[in-house]
Amino acid sequence: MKLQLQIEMNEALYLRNPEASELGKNILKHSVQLIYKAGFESFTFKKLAEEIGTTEAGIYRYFENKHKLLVYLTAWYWGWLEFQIIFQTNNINSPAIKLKKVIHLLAHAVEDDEQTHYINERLLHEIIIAEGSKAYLTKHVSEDNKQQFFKPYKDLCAVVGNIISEYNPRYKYPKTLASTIIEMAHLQNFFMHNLPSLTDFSGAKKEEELIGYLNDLVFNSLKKKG
Amino acid sequence: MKLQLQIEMNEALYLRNPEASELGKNILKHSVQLIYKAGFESFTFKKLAEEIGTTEAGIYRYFENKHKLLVYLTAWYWGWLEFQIIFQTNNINSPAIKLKKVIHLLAHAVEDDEQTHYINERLLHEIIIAEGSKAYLTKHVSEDNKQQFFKPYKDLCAVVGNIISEYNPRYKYPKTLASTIIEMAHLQNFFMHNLPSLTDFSGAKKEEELIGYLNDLVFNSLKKKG
DNA sequence: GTTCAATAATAGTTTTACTATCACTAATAA
DNA sequence: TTATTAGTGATAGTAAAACTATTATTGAAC
Repeated sequence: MKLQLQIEMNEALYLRNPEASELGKNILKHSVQLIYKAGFESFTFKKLAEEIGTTEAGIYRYFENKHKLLVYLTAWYWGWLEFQIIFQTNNINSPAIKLKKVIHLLAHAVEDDEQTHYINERLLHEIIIAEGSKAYLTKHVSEDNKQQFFKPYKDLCAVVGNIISEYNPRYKYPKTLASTIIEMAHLQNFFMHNLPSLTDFSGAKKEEELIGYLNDLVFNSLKKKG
Repeated sequence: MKLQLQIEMNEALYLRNPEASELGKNILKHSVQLIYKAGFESFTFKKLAEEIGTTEAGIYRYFENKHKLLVYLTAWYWGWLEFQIIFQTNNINSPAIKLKKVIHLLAHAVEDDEQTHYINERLLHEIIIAEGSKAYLTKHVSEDNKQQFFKPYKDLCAVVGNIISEYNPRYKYPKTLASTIIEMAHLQNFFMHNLPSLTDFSGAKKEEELIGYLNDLVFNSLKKKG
């Protein structure tokens, strides 16, 4: 039996479903590669079209503009990550172990899981680290939010927040702490690779140190007092 | 006596010093207003020139491109904030009180301090919240970093990190915790105004709740054990 | 009064972002 | 079978953004 993971995407994110055709899958595959290589700013539909061997207008039939494509990719990533977390914490009773698992999944380098041949999860993870926040840091966040573009991100935060509340029901900031560790897992990863003097991680096992920091942060915050 | 706060800026950030001429000061003043109003993506040198009553080429004499201008503004902001922190924690002995002061300064809405008539600090603070991370989230971070573009940010993190180490010299992640609270003070502010379901702050005193969260995070992390 | 440097005004070019049109192909439905 | 239509390809175009080059003007320094 071969399972095919399908993440259901908000239809308002695209004009034509990219997962429903070869060209569409090529757009996803090569946009991940191109954004990873050149960064989102210098990424254009023209370059993407050349890479794929189609035309600019061809891309525009799938995505309204490159920002919508970025939002699509981030939404896909959060959906994928939520699945990983739910799958890997399933049947674990201890919320402490669950939280550690979550932190590990958030901070550890992702390997391409081959589940979806047209998306390279490892590259996508790198894209989220460097470009993910640009999906919501816009003047039109509120409208985008009304259209539910960020639902996968919010769902993921809710899942993590629930584990936090499970571990310590009296903790006052479960959702904020959830978004803090999600964002910091990514941002500190960016810092340690690009602006290392901002972090305390320098050894060969940077990643493990980052996981250590996040664990320290979370479990000290959730310690029951009195 | 009237003090004029002058923040010394990295000369590689501009082509001609904007603080040394009327046109330059106008560029700073109106770019803050325009980016605040329309967001960095739709901000252009042409619109800025029209606003000021000069020409596009006039702006290009001061700044190479709009990204450099953003980096300039963020560098200015971090320099200004570092000064505020050093000034306001001066003569305080208790590192705990210093830390609380720092968190308050980071998370509390900024008022235009009139020290520099050509920069509206309140608007600039809002710009940093929504656009600040775009200054370093690029493919050319490392080169920019070599040119010391992010020195004011790193200096600020160092100042905060030192207070953290002062409070608990055995804490293993002072720099990481410093950048965490700086980034989270801004990002959670963005979330609570634009994606409120990601946070636990909903009341009329959102800002105080955010300060409460950051205090909780920091002082639980720094609690001495054993 | 001439020289030099900063600035202003004008007019470009190139690239990005996006749209419109027409032609071809393959599947599908009447 | 024919007509429809969904997807793709190719071409061409526009508007704005991003940036550059040229010449004219001012104003201060020698």
